This record gives sequence, C-alpha cells and structure tokens, in this order.
Amino acid sequence: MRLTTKGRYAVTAMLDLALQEGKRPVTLQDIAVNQEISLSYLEQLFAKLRKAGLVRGTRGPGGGYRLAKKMDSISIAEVISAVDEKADMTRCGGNSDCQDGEKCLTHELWMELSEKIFEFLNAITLGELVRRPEVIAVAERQEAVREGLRTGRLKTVVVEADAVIGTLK
Amino acid sequence: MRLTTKGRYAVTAMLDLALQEGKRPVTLQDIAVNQEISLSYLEQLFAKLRKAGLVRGTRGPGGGYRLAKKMDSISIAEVISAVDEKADMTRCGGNSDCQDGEKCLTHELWMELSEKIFEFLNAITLGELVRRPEVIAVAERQEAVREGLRTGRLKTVVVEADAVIGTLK
DNA sequence: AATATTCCCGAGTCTTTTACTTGGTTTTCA
DNA sequence: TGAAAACCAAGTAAAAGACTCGGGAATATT
Repeated sequence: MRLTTKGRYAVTAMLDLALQEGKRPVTLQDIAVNQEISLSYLEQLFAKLRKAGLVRGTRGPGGGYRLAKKMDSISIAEVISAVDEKADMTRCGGNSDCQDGEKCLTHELWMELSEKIFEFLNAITLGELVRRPEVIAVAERQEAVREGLRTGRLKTVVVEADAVIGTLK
Repeated sequence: MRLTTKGRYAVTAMLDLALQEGKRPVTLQDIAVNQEISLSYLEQLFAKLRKAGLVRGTRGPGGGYRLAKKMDSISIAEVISAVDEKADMTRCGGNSDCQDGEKCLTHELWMELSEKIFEFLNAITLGELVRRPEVIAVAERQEAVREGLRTGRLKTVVVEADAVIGTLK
C-alpha cells in the first residue's frame, strides 16, 4: 500500500464521481478543471480504475464516468491499489526475501505498518466520505464554481486565465 | 510522514547500531556490507542522522558510529523524518491550502491517515525492536556472517565476488 | 449524414527523487 | 608516517511521477 499523490488524485476524482451520483455522468474535463490537474493524466488514471472494475465510462456527448459499484462498497484502499501499481518496493516486496532470500532486520515492522495502513483505508468507503460534513461543505463550494462555469458567468475569466498561462509556457 | 526505501535504510542501519550498543562503534563499511547498500549513500544518510542528533561519529581507526541517545528514547518516526526531508508532498502539505487557498475534498482524510502513521511509528522505539524475538534471530544470523568476515574465513569469497561484480559493470 | 463530444489508447517528454559514484579532506590511532 | 575511519561536495544514472501529443472509436445531437 504505497501512498503517493497519484493515489490521492484517484481518490479525490472518485469522490467527485460519488458526489455526482444520480445525476448525469461526470466528464474527465469537468474533474480536470475542478481538481486542477491534466486531462490526459486523468485519462490514464481512469484507464486503471476502469480495468479494476471501479468505474464505467460511456462515450459520446452527454457521456462521462459513473461508479461501477455502490459507493458504500468501494473502499479507499481499493481505489489506491488500482492506480498505484505496487511495483517492487525495491526490497521487502512483502514476500519475505528482502536479503539473500531471508528476511531483513526490519521486515516485520514494515509488514505490520503496511497492514495497519491498509486496514485504515480499507475501512473507509466513498459512501462514508460523501456523508462527512467537511466534505459536503467543500463539495458545495466546488458545485457553485461548476455551476458558474456551466451558465457562462465565469467562462470568460477562465478562458482569459488560460490564455495568460499559455504565454507563460 | 513519507514512507520510502530511504527511511527504511535509515531505520535498519540505526537498528544495526542499537544491536551493537556497548561494543565498539560500528563502521559504515560494516553496515554497507551487512545491508548490501552503497557506502557513500550511507554516508549521506548518516550526515542527516548526525545533524538530527541521533548518532555520534568518531573518526580514525577503531572509530565509527554510536547512538547519541538511549535506544529506548529513539522512535522510528524520528529516524524516518530525519532522512526523509518532508518535501512538498505536491499538494496538501499539511497546511490546509491545497486548492486555491482552501482545503481540497480529501484533505481531512489524508491528515487523519498521516497522523495515524506517525502515531504508530512514534510509539515504537529502537529499544523495543532489539528486544523482539524475530529481530534477535535475524541479528544472530547476520552476526555470524560478520564474525566470519572478521576472522577471514569468508573474506576470499567476498573479494572474489567483488571482482566478478566489477567485470559486470 | 455530418459534427461535436466524449471516452479510449500509445508513445513520447520533463521533472523530481532515489541511489549511487568520484574524488577528495580531515581526524585519530598505531 | 600511514592506514582507517568519518566527513564533505559535486555530479551521474536510473526510476518513478506528472504531464503532453496525436491520434483513434463510439455516440448523441443536429
């Protein structure tokens, strides 16, 4: 169970989906703007989430992504391990042959910690998160911005900002 | 509290020191062989451990490193944060302005997890680790190898192995 | 049927971190 | 004096993380 920004992006995006559940599918474009990360990078993350059976995508106008399961049966641990290819961990891959085919000195310690982290994240679901007061508060603020974009009130500002950012690159 | 192999190297090395406590100082050369990592890399890690006040080094023949404090008052969290410069964490640095000066959706979640990990690692000391049966077992095995090296029985093997490795590089 | 919108896919690049290398200097013991 | 060790600085190599680019392919709307 590695903890990187990659996993965080994935969880935040999944939470975004959970918050919009019941409405029409969420586009990656939408999430990209909302969360201020690159669209193509998001696409890569969602390719993994889809392969893990966590989301379903529908193409074409009006399309986007939806959760593939009930939000109460999707744990944070699931989301993170979907995008965070466990990789080698360089030594101590979990299989007790970190040093010359034997366990290294701190093997048990890392296994123990790793299990604790997994237990913690596995006990929290997306459903539980969307019911948390502080999440609801942030979601409402973001929804206001999103609504502003849709109705066009803020669009010019964003377009101008994009133009400025373009000149800086 | 980031968790990388760097931190693990540091903890294993510190545990090595704790296990030799009372005997003469441990050389980095010794640890490098024991743990199969580069001497200079270890030097860099120990520079940080020294600055953090966790170890004391003595130069010259017969020199090496010793713990600067009682092993029961050195927590694993301390060791890891000494070598793992906390860096930016890219967003959510802990100071609640991960998105446009406001908290992001999953802010509380990561803070909560991060605290849990810290609590876990802060509650474990080097002293506690050296008393664990499985650590003692591994230490004894390593001590046998170390002793073999000192008395020269295994030296030729290592030298030959080094020569072979040299030709591969 | 044409078009726009969206997901889908693969192959790059850029940046940061990790791990390691090289080549020293100082201190201290024998 | 000389060897063994800690100290130090700079640079390199490899990997992972974050992102870009350039295309598809499906589908709803016109």
